[in-house]
Amino acid sequence: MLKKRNYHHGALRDALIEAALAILEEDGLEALTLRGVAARAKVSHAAPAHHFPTLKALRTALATIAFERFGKAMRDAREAAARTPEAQLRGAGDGYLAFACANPALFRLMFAQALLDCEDPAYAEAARAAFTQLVEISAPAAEALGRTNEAGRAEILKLVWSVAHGYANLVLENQMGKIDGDAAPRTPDIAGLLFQTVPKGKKAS
Amino acid sequence: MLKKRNYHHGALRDALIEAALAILEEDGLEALTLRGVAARAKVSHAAPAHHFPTLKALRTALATIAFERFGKAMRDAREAAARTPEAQLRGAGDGYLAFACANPALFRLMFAQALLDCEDPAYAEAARAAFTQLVEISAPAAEALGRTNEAGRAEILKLVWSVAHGYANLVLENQMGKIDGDAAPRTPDIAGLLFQTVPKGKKAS
DNA sequence: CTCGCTATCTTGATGGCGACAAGATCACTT
DNA sequence: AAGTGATCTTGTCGCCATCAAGATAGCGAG
Repeated sequence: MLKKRNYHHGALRDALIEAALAILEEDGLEALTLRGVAARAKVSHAAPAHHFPTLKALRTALATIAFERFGKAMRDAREAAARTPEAQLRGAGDGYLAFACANPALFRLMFAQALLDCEDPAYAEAARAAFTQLVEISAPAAEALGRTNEAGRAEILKLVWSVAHGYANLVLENQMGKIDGDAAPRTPDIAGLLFQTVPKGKKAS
Repeated sequence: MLKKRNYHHGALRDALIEAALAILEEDGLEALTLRGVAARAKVSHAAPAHHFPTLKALRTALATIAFERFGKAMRDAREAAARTPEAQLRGAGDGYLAFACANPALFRLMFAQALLDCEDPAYAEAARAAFTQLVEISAPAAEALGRTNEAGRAEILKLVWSVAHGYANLVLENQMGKIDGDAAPRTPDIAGLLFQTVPKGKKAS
């Protein structure tokens, strides 16, 4: 309906989500509280309860949104990349890191298993959809590398996901300054390494 | 000096650490509270304050212990492995994963930058020492792969660390069931990959 | 030996939090 | 126009971190 008339905010759920996203962005994951979200949305401290019965429920809703945005970012990155296995791999890796850097709190929340209701159907579906992106990206690469059986594809998928996830996490945890200094973060070039089976590879740097 | 006589516990700091480690192991990172630790050590709720002024200080002390144990685990894994770059790499990767699986809460805490006082000298030193293990392990591998300059070593280090850290995190976050099923976790064989593919096409740079 | 000093530990606040309960208000139906 | 159920408020409880003030004990100086 309209905006607000004391009681019956009209769109409180959306307002709470918006407030929560702002808090996550400004103050990080640990600063997210139901009361803080309520205050930011100018409602009483118990108002969120009807839309999000527990803090875990709010977090799960946010993580679901995060996975949806993440999946979309990965899809965009794929479409922007050339239609070769190597370019797709590289594009996805860059997209993975870019999303994590642009949304550190959301990224951490997505995988914070202990803080979420992982059984939530919407969350599970959003996570599954994002995971599917990774499968679709790594499968052609595995194929091109001669890993044509299921185990081979799984191994490449594990490798690609581990590199992207690990580097993103290490960057967010301020660990990569030990190696990169203050240079811009750049995912290790696993794509180049994998496809560097031809002589005279000049991929090392 | 002895055990306890109401006042003046005698070794409260150690007792608190021990209680905290038990809580971490039993109930995870989110369940760690100063009051809970105090209760477990049978002292009043404010007793820890003199040894750990804030919760962050307690966490930092625990993370320091974690890094020390982690560094030792990596050192042991290296010594148990053959003296070839490839075996050292594989041993370290397995050690990394094994520690994370055996001490999930401690592992998370080690890198939970927002929960720690990263400026703490003991913590910084323990983290540095563990990091040095990684450097020493990946450097010979980089050398053997023809990456003889600083940038090449850094790239291999980044890659190795990212794979180990990413896979460990994904396992702890219950994500790897999507690929591995309920099989035992096994770090992607980055060592095998590096030493198989690259020699095929000469040395890169 | 005893006095007092200081580190250590206790009790007792304060304010913020999640969660629950009961009541107030409003939108929508009929 | 009245009722009904969803939505929001106020009030409360227990747990938490942190701070303040007081009690106790180990220990050295006189």
